[in-house]
Amino acid sequence: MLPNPDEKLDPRVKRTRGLILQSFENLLAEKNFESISVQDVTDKAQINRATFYAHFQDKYTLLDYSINQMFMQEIDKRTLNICTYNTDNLRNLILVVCEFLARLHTDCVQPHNQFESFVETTVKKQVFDLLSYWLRNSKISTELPATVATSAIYGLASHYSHRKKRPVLDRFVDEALPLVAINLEQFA
Amino acid sequence: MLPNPDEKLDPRVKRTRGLILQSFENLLAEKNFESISVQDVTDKAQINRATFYAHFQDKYTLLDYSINQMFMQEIDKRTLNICTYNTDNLRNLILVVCEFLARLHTDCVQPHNQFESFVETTVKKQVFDLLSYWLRNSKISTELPATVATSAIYGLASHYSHRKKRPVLDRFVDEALPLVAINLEQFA
DNA sequence: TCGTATAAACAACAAGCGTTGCATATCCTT
DNA sequence: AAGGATATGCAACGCTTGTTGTTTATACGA
Repeated sequence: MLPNPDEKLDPRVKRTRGLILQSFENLLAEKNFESISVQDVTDKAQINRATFYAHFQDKYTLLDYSINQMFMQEIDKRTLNICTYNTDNLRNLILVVCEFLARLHTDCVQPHNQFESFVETTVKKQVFDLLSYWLRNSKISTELPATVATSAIYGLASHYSHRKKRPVLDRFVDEALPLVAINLEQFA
Repeated sequence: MLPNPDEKLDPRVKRTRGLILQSFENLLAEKNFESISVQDVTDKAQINRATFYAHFQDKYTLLDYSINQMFMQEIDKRTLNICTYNTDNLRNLILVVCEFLARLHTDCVQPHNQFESFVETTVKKQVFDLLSYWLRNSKISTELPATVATSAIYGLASHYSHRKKRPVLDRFVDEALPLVAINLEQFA
């Protein structure tokens, strides 16, 4: 829906979207997503409320966009988007998702129902696309294995990020990896 | 939060909640969850809007409660809640979740973002609790396997229910089962 | 540099939300 | 059957939402 932010865009648009994003992410550190109103966002961004609606359908679309951006950055940072399937890459992927969710839980105030649900949908979409890309040359169908692996990765990462006392991440991923990898070994 | 509806309750409460539930479920067959307002629900239920808020925090809480009720019924119907872990029961569980989501997609108009997210959270909670119950006597930790299995089951069922042309359910479950069972075999 | 296109600001709108205080109806207990 | 307790009806509140029409400011091509 929203194009790559680096594209050539009217500088006014770029500025406004930047302000909205920044304002929103700052607000997430202060209060529940549920209790953030569009008014809050536009106040802090110092733009008019009507202008917000010229860029995003509602605050859920904004959350979606924001999460997508943040998660994609993490994927890019580890160049996971330009490789193929092997156990090491899978391990790194699990690690990224765990770290990402853990950071959300640390940085954002009370990630509650709606917030978590939206994050889940968004992140799983990206993980699934990535896995499908990794397995793109397989002779056999990757649909179900990729589906299961995606769900498992997210489920494990979510579980990890909700722990009161989180174990060392590397240790946790060692435990988690085989549970995910077992259905993908045929593609290694 | 809300107690068992069969409990001894003030008949007025029972009646009101029944009317709300029924009105809501009828509305879901007519329009998007997103576009159903509390007003809509109370109009059709013929109760006052303020009364609604005496029973549910908001329409999301109502959805949550409704889904919980419906799904629990399916579980009860197949007496999956009074058994232990084996492959047959697991197969039935997968089947129930697939059927349940497929029915939601058939009966409800346009199950969109918010709706789906809420269903996911609610159903996964119940599946996880059920699996944990099945594995309750295990010597080793069931946390991660149950987490992975729960996610996998839901992911597969969601995948199934989104297919344009759904394959025969039994056939699909045959394909899906081993992907879930493999991490639970140690408990059989 | 001028003119047009387009974004942003502003103001107002109907609608929904969640809450309140109070009156009325229904309940349960004794 | 009478009492107090509690659920519901009703009306109004301040607030947020998403939208619209108009004006002002900024960008960009000719």
